[in-house]
Amino acid sequence: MRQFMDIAKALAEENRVRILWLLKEHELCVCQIIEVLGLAPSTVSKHLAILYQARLIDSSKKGRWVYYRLACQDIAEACSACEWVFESLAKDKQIQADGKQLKEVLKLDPEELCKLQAER
Amino acid sequence: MRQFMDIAKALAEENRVRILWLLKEHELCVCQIIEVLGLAPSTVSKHLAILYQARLIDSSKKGRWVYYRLACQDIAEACSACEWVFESLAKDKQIQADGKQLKEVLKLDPEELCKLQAER
DNA sequence: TCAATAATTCGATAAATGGCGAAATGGAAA
DNA sequence: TTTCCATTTCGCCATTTATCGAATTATTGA
Repeated sequence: MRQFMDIAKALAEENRVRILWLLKEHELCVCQIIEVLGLAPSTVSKHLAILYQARLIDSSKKGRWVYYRLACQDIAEACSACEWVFESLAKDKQIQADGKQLKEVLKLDPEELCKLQAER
Repeated sequence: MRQFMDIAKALAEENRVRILWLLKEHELCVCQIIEVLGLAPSTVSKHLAILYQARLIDSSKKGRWVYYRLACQDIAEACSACEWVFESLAKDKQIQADGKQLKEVLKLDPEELCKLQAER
């Protein structure tokens, strides 16, 4: 029950669900997720920590950047949860808009992106 | 997204997930659910309202009693959500204990059960 | 009609949650 | 080593949420 409730609570927030979708096809670093969601870095970091503790996502540090990805490959519970989410929101407007914006974000190096973000 | 988030939030509370399980096999009145969960009537009523607004359950009034049941038959979103929940928690201790207690509760008429509850 | 009662709504309260900015952390580059 | 900087942690605030008991609603049975 504990494991399930951690996942259910993690999914009970729109921005976290959007993050899962962003990670569906690509491993992403935090600054890329920040760019799409438009939230403060500390906020995004907190959401990522919650998804991580629920074992829905995994991370690895590469230099100064931390990359996140779905934990579907390794964790059965994450797999069935993501299946439900992805199946339920495949046609959602917000999710589609996020997908488009992600495409733009992916055209830049994380390096460049971070510089842009620093200027604001 | 709205519909999905309503469902996800509804599932993000253990007592509400337990209620869904109780309704898996049986239509139940509020006093029966109260008996298994051990919460105040007003609390259970609120949980039921949240599940109802998420369109996970449906209700019908029969005399003084209100009966609740899963909305799986009618609502596709409820169906896939319940599938996920039921698949994920099939072997859960709490859920199994609830099942046993429900069996006991079902031996009494709701009428009798309500009288017992009134004495406390 | 009136009393009883199953369930809901209301009002209050304590705890959890989501958000931000500032400070801390830890790896890279100078 | 020192500085830079992507990310995280911390501290705070506003909002939401779970819970209860009291009051209300709606239906039955006297």
